[in-house]
Amino acid sequence: MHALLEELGSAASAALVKAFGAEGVPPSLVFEPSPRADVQCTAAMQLAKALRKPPRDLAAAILPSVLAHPAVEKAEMAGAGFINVTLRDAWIAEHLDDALTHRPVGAGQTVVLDYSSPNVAKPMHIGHIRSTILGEAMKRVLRAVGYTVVADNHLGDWGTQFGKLIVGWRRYLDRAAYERDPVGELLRIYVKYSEEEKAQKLALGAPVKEGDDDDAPLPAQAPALLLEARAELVKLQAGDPENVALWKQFVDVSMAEFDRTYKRLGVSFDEVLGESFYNDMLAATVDELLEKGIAEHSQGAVIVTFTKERDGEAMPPMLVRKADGGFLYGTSDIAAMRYRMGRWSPSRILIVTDERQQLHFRQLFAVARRLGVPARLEHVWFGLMRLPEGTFSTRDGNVISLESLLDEAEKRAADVARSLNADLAEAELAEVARVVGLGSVKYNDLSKDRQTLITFTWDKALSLQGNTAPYVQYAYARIRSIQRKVAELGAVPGPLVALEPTERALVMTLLRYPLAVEEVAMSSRPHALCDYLFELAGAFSSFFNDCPVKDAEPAVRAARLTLCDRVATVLRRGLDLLGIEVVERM
RNA sequence: GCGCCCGUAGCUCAAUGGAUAGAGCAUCGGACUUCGGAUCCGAGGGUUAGAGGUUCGACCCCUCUCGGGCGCGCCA
Repeated sequence: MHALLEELGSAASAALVKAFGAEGVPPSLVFEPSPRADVQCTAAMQLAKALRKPPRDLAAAILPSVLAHPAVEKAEMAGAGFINVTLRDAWIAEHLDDALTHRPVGAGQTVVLDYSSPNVAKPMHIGHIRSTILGEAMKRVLRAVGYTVVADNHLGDWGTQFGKLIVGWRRYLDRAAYERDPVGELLRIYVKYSEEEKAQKLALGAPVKEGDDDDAPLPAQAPALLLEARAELVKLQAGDPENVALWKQFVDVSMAEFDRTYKRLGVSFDEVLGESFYNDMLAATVDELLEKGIAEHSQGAVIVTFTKERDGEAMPPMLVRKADGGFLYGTSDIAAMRYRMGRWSPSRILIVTDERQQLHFRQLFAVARRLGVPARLEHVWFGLMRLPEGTFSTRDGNVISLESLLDEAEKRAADVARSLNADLAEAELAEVARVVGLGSVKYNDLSKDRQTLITFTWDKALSLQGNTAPYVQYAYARIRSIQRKVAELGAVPGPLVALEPTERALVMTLLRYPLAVEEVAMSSRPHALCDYLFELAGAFSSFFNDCPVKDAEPAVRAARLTLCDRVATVLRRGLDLLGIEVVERM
């Protein structure tokens, strides 16, 4: 399909050049699939002004070059200058396998993909799932189109929370609870610490603001607990053996739990380079920024300022070194960028985080431009997930754990599967529940534009009807069922023959698969692939309704078997790119 | 106060400069003595928050207003 679109585009361009001269004519005009026609071109209207010709005259000049293409059955002008192209059935049939081939648009290029990035000592909750699921889908899609992808889990394994955690550990630890559920106990002592600190603040008469802001400038009367936490943090940063050992333990038990979750989700990374990995590069990073005149001293700290003239937009300053000499996450992000450029020379760096960090990354990327970083830098941000009653707060403990979400999803999928298919044995039913439940949770996140703000409700997150993973998985299972039945008759796939309307529509939908994948790779919007797969599954369901396979005459049956095979392959591969599995029966 | 993002059918969402704004859910009505009904076909439902502007053409780009979310130097 790509090749055809390009051939039509350059032929059309040549025709315009021949008729009206080369001035203002791009080397290839855009042809694309359209609901109105197999392929449509709107270039005549776009070029009318530049060529100072009526758009319909341009379209008329283009038409013969389109008609001359052997794939084209019919091409006609419509409306203001649209060109609608109908393709020959024979061409469509011959190019069926194009649906299975991606253009290697990323070949020879590397992408660093930073996603998931949970914070150590906190369990993953449903707010973490989007970064993880989106990132994993992007990894798979980028690889499918030829990129070398470095999947990097930029773990939140450093920062002021460790001072608090160490204080909490010393004061509140329940050793037995820790043995049973290390991360759960770490969360408990962190919450406990926060409550105590808050109580002390109130006792001092200090205002207590909402949110994670208690590292703001110390009030004159700081809570004793906070002073203690800061002291522990300083010791940790100075390499105090005891605190370092504790910190390392926190990281290890957290990572063990993250790994269990990742395994369950089918997510994997090439690197786990947390913030702490960059610690010993921070001083040099700031020095370099100062030397190059990018950063400057201000009120004892080191900051980078941004102006509209130099950076394209005015932004608040970015702090890279505190007055006390400490560094911030922005510093380590700059260091991480330098490290990634040096180690992998990527052409793109994608960072998947929630929307709250937009300003931070615009600042970071502005710094990168001043440093001369040549890669395309993309903040792949997504809308915050929230509960109907408001945002999550780990500290307040009003979270729904990722594990409980997945458990509930499997349970609901099992209930449905049991009621609809009594033939499934317990073991197979459990597998169906796992695949369908997990798929529905992932698809729920992936199928919406990532910038959409999601208000979590169980029924929405775990819906099994409509535009959901099970709908697509069900289409796949039905094809497999047909294939099993027809195989018993000894029938084998054969060449496509005359196409019924729903068959033709199905093939045309199949041919768009590589375009959909490429779009996701370039725009970092996986929901486009969900939309495509939903459409393909729908096109198959219509075909299934209209066109019998098993009872068709042999040549037709063979052709339809081929169609079934290609649809099953695309559904399975497409879902796999989203990190979603299929089952043979459900 | 300044900035970013969002606002599309009753609800959840598509459409990222192309024609008459599309799906799912819900509602109503059909299909099939089922190659798997987790299906298919159809109907109703829209001033794309509002007002201006740019364009041959605007949900999409620009300006303003309203509403919601988020952020804004010593947390991450």
